[in-house]
Amino acid sequence: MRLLTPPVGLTALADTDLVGQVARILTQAIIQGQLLPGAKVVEAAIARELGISRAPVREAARLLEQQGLLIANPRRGFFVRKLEAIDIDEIYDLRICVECHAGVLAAQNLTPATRDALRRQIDVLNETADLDDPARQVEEDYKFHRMICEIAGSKRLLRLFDDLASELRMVIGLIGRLYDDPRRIAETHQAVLDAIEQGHPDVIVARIDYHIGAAWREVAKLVREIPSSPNGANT
Amino acid sequence: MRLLTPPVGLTALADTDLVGQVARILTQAIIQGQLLPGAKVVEAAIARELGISRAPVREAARLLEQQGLLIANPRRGFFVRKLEAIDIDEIYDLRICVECHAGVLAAQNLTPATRDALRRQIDVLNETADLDDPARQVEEDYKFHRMICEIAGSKRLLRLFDDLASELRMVIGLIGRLYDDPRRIAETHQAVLDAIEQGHPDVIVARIDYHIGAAWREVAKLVREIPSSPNGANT
DNA sequence: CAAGATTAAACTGTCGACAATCGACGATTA
DNA sequence: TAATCGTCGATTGTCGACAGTTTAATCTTG
Repeated sequence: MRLLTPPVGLTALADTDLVGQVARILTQAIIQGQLLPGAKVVEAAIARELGISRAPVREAARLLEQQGLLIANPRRGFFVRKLEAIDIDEIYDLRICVECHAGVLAAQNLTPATRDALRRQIDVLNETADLDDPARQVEEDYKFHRMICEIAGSKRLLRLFDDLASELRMVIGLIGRLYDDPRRIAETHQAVLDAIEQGHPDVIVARIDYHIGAAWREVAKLVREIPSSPNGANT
Repeated sequence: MRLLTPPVGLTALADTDLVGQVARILTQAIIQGQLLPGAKVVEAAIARELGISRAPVREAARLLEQQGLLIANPRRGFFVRKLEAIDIDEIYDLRICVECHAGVLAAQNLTPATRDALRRQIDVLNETADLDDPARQVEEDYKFHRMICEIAGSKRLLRLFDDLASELRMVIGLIGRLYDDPRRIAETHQAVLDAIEQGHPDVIVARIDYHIGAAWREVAKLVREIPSSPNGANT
């Protein structure tokens, strides 16, 4: 083993992974609303803008397709997925199913270190609740939920969460404002953490179910106010 | 609306999807054991064999990568995923979580038609139980579980099931023989269907949990007998 | 003879090119 | 006038090629 090229603190920047980079860039563009739902993703345009050829762009698009952010329309190109009300319902329904399970697993695996990490994240949530910064609030909320899935210890479960979260952020970003009172969100988070620390599966499931269910109802209400047209339409 | 150009009976024919075809072929090759876990997937070789260029092969490989059947090793190519014991555990754990939920949803959506379809599938399972054809048995078992997810009515849930099933079939095919007595499998299937028809969520969850859990323990035992080396290794 | 250095072959990542196809717009016709 | 048909530009699907890297095979050397 060579000690040169120290592996320590290696800021993962495999600059050799063009496809991954493009995928990340496209994902960000979609989540942040630069690529609106229904918009056509012109390969040549993306490639030109990034100063690369179309091949890596196409491969990245395939990744996002499998991930549900894009839909491939043969001979017509890739389009940014349009989320209908039914999609929101599906995503939240699965989220509840998966995150409840993650909560139970996390309780089993909980260590002092991971417990403290969760507590700290709740503190952060409480602090950001006073900031009137919806984007930040959503971000920290997302982190808390993700931590639970991380602690659960299943790679597949975590990836599933990430996929669902990506899809959700499309609409959350679109809604723009927060979907509930920041303080109340923080409170239900605390309830979830308490349940995990106590370790009773039924209570954990009930709390997470309630917490996510509340968000579901809010988002569903807001989304239904926005009209929607079938997928694959132009611009 | 015009009555001319009747849209009736038009059989859509979008077989122009080369990438999708390649993805299916590769998936089959992996499931059927022509591509063994750990094997290197040489783009040029696949392309030559299929009489096409490398571009569609690469895009198909990206799909399978996101799906978990292949892993991409930058600058070194794609390899068939090697499933460790921990992977089996993760998959079955998620399966239980997801399929229990699917069962509850299916019970809510159950119609006479879908109920009969499930019953017929159980009949098929009973028939194939006497045939001593493990591959067929696994296939019909898979169909039964998939039907429940279909009836549940969530596209994402169904896709998740398909992804997990693809991964599992890699090992099932590898094990070769069936992991339990066909008759007993058929019996627990009947128990699951009964519960769904009755509609009590708790009972449904308990039965599905038990049914899949039994398979889990069997497969886990068999898999742990097979040694395994880390991913990305040669051949 | 074994371990390291060197060279050759094979493979990946990326690119530019070309034919096939799609969508839009305008011409044609009843 | 309204619907259909044909044309044209834009875009996708696929290909072959080339540079850089990895893998293997061969050679060197203590």
